[in-house]
Amino acid sequence: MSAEPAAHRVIPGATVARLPVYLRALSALATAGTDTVSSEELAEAAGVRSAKLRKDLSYLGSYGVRGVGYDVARLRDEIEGELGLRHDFSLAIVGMGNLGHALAAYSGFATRGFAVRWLVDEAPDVVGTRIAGLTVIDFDGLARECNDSMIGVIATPPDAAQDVADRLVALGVRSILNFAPAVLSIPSGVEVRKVDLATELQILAFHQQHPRLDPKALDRDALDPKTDDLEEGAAP
Amino acid sequence: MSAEPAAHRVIPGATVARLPVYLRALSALATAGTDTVSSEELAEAAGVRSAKLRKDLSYLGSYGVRGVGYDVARLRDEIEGELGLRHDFSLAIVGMGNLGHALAAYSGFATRGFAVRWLVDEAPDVVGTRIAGLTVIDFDGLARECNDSMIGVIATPPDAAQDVADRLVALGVRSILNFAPAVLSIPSGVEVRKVDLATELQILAFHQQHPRLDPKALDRDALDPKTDDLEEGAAP
DNA sequence: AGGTGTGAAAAGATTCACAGCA
DNA sequence: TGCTGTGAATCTTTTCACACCT
Repeated sequence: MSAEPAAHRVIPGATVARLPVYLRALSALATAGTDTVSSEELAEAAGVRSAKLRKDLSYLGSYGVRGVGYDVARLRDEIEGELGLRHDFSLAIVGMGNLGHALAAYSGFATRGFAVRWLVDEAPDVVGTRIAGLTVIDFDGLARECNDSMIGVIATPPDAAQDVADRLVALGVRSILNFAPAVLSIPSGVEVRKVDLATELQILAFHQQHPRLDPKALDRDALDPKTDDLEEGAAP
Repeated sequence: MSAEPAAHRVIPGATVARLPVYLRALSALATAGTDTVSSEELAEAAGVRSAKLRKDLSYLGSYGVRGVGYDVARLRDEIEGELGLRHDFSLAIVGMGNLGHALAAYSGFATRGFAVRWLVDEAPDVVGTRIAGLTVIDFDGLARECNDSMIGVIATPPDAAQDVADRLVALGVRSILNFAPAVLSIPSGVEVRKVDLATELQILAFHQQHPRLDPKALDRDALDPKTDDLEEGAAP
C-alpha cells in the first residue's frame, strides 16, 4: 500500500519546483476536455521525461491507475492542494519604479490564487497616486493591512532591497519574491525566491560562448523523432 | 600545478548559475576600493558557503593566493571572460504588452554588456510606435538586423510563445529568455532560460504551507539560496 | 598563521528497468 | 496488454577536512 492521501512525505525541492509546470499542463488538458492522461503524454506537455514525472508524482501519493494513466481533474486538484492553492494569496509589491509599475499591471502575475492587493512606496510624491486601479500606500499603511496570506514582492533598486526585506519580515511576511539584484539576509522561517534578469542573461551568454558540444546528440534522432531537449531542474 | 589560464575544463551548470552572483559581489567590492578578498568574505557577500565558493572558483583555475585570498579585480575579470561578457549582447524583446513594455524601460535589464536594441511586435497598430526610445518593428524588420550577438526575449502571451520561438530560431538566434508561461520545443543548440512568475509564487505558496521544520536552523540566519530554479540548472 | 585548492564522503536528483496491478 | 510505482544504479552537487603554499 502506498495510496495514502496525506502523509509526512518529504517532497524534494526539485520536485516542488516542477509541480507548477505539471499543474499548468493539467489545467490545459482539463480545458481541452481530456480527462485521462498517461505519464508519457503529461511529461511531453511539461517538457520532462516520463520517469521523472512518475517519480515526482509518487511523492504526492498514488494517484494514477496502472494500465490507464492519471485522472486529469483529480491530479490537478491534488497538486493544487499540495501547493497550498486552496486559499488565495495577496501580493504586496514594494517599489513603484518601472518594474513595480509593470508587475502591478502584468496580468500574468494575477494567476489564479494570487492577486496584487497592495502597492507600496516610500516616496511622498508616489504615495497616494493610483496605479493599475490601486492606491499606492507606504509601509505604515501596509502594516495596518498585513495578514497571513501576504506575499511580499521586492521591486526596488538593489540598495533598498535589504531594508525593504527587513521591514516586510518585521510585518510578519513569510514569503518574499525578490526582483532586486541583491543578496538578502533573511531569518530562517522566511522563504525568499529571487528573479534576477541580469543573472539569466549572463547564464545565456556563458552557454553561447561555450556551445555544448552536444554529448550524444547524434543518436537522438535514431531513437526518437523529437530531438528537442531543453532545460531542466532546479535548486534547493 | 593547476593554475592554467584557459582550459577545456567543464564547468558544472550549478556553478555557472552562481558566477553572475560572484561577479556582482566582486564589482561591489571593487567599487568600494577593496582589492583583496577571502573566500569567507566573498561567500558571505554572495550568500553561499565558503567551501562551495572555493570549489566553484577552482573550476575556473587557481586565481587565489594561499594565506591571502583573491585579487578582486583579477577575479572579476576572469569571471567576466568566462561568462563571455567581453563583448556586448543585443536584446530583442518580442511582445509589447505590459511586460514587454516594462522590460524595454527597465534599467536593471540594461546591465553592462546587455542592451535592449530591438522591440518586436506583429500587431500593425503597435509596429512603428516608439517605446523607451526605440521604434517597434515586426519580424521582417528584425530579420534584417539579426546578428550573432542577438538574444531573444519572449514577452508574449503563452499561446504565441512557441511561434515566436520558432521564428527566432529561424533567424539564427541561439539564446532565448522566455517570460511566457509555456513549455517551448526548441532544437538542441539553442539555449532557453525561463523566468516564470506564477511558478515562483506557487513555490512560495508551497513552502508557506509546509513550513520547513528547520532541520538545523539555529546556526546562521542568512543564506541558502535555491533557484535556480526556477529553476533550474544546466541541461541534459 | 592564515587561507586556498581539492580529494573523498555525503546528500540530492535523475534515469533505468521491471515487478505488479488494472 | 499497458502503464504506474519504485528499488537500485548513476550522475550531479554540496559538504567536509586537510595537505599545501605564502
